[in-house]
Parts: sequence; C-alpha cells; structure tokens
Amino acid sequence: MPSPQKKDPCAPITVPVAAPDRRPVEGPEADEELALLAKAVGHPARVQILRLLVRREACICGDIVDELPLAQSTVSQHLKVLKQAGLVRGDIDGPRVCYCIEPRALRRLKALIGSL
Amino acid sequence: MPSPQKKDPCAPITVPVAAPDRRPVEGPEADEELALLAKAVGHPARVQILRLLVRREACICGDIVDELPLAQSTVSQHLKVLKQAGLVRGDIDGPRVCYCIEPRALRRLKALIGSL
DNA sequence: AGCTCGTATCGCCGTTCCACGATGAACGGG
DNA sequence: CCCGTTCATCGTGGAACGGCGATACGAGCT
Repeated sequence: MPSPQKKDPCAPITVPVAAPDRRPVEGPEADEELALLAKAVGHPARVQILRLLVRREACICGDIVDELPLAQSTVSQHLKVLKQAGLVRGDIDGPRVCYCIEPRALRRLKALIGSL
Repeated sequence: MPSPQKKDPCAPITVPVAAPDRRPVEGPEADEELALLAKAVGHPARVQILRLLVRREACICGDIVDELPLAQSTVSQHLKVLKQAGLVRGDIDGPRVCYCIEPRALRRLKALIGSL
C-alpha cells in the first residue's frame, strides 16, 4: 500500500476559512431549523457528546461509549440524532467510525440562537 | 382608584443593567441546564412564541393564540413549558395574563450555546 | 348574584423519545 | 478463511410529548 501512515479520516474537506452563512436567521424556515437543532441538543447525553467532540478538537470514535454511563446502542442512537440534525459527521475509518462536530452547523445554531 | 392609567405588569423588576451571569458554562450542571433550555426551544411553535415575545419587546397576552394556528389549550401548554424552563414569565393583569421573555434566561442560553 | 371573557387544567389519543439487550454487517488480522 | 472488534440496527417496554375538546377557575362587569 502506498501510504504507510493512516490518513486522517476527519481531515477538513475543502473549507479552510469560515464562509459566513448567508441564510436568514428569521422566518418560518429558520424557526423550523432552530427547533430541529435545539431539539437535538435537548438531551444531557447529547450535550455531553457534543462537549466531548469539541474538546477533542480533532475527532474521536466510540471512546464516547466509555465516557458515558450508557449502553453502546444508546450512544449510537444519540449519535444518530446528532448526525440527522447535521451537528455531527461520522467518517468511516476501517472497522471503526470517527465522529467529529460539523462546525458549520454549530455556527448556524449559534447564529439562530443569537437572533432571539 | 388612585391610578387612572393601568400600570404595566411587565415592567422590569429591579435589574436595570445586565448583571453578567456568574455561573459556569461547563460541567454536568451546565450540561443539564443547557439540555433543559434547548429542549424547551426544540419545538417550532415555541420558537415562534419566543420570537413574538422578543419582537414585541414589551409583553403581550393571549394574542399569541391568534398568531398561531393552534388551539388555545395547546398554546397554553407550550407557554407552560417555556415558563417551566424559565424562558418566559407570566404576570397576571386582571383577567388576562401578560407574558414576556426572561432576558436573564435568554442570555444564559446564549452563553451556554456559545460555550460549545 | 349571575355572566362573560380569558386562561389554565384535565383526559384522551396517537406519536415519539429513551433505554436496553440481542442480532447483524463491515472491516482487519491471524 | 474464519474470527474478533467495532459499530449500526432491530425489537421492546415504559415514559414523555403534542394535539385537541371539554371543563374548571378567576377577575371584572352589569
């Protein structure tokens, strides 16, 4: 194989600088979006997961399970919720999956909350 | 009666300047608090109500019911949720109730979200 | 006192959430 | 090729959510 060192599955895609989100922060669509994001954050376990992922600025994998007092399946479900809300990304790295926060979505959430 | 003009039931209490919240934005308690607040915001109707209350910087009452496509009882329940989360205050004004946002709680939410 | 208006609460329903164990699918190593 | 590791998904049970109409409450008016 050509690359002896594992390539980082969480390397940023193509967004070196933060392109400011052009979408509006008000109106029915924004309300719906804010509700969706807030709902995803609206559970202590999910908050903990998000905190974990931002603290380890890079991405980690199912070590999350070890950090939380929950079963593996439960953690997986919470990750799914966060992924569906767009707050988290899961990149496949061989047999394991590497999760990292989606900075764009997080910024979007902050913008929406800030508009209140 | 001594006062010919109705006194504003939503007049600010005693907090002219914004005393910055001294509580931490991280740790288990903060996680729980953020989850609670986010959960309250995690519904489109509740977002709309919050928007209404911040737009009319002053407080309004059950006009909220007229603004939303929901039954009165449903709106009342959403208001209850927001009140229990501390995001909204309801002051009794004679036969009707005057709701207004609780700026401290809103600032707190922004601080907690900002800490992510 | 009785009435009315504006809210809150109750009871009911169907849906969704949350937790778990068990099972399944994908990948890498021996 | 089989096997262990890692994660996702399924199925289930209990709890909470979200909607509504019906009903109760409380303050003011006549």
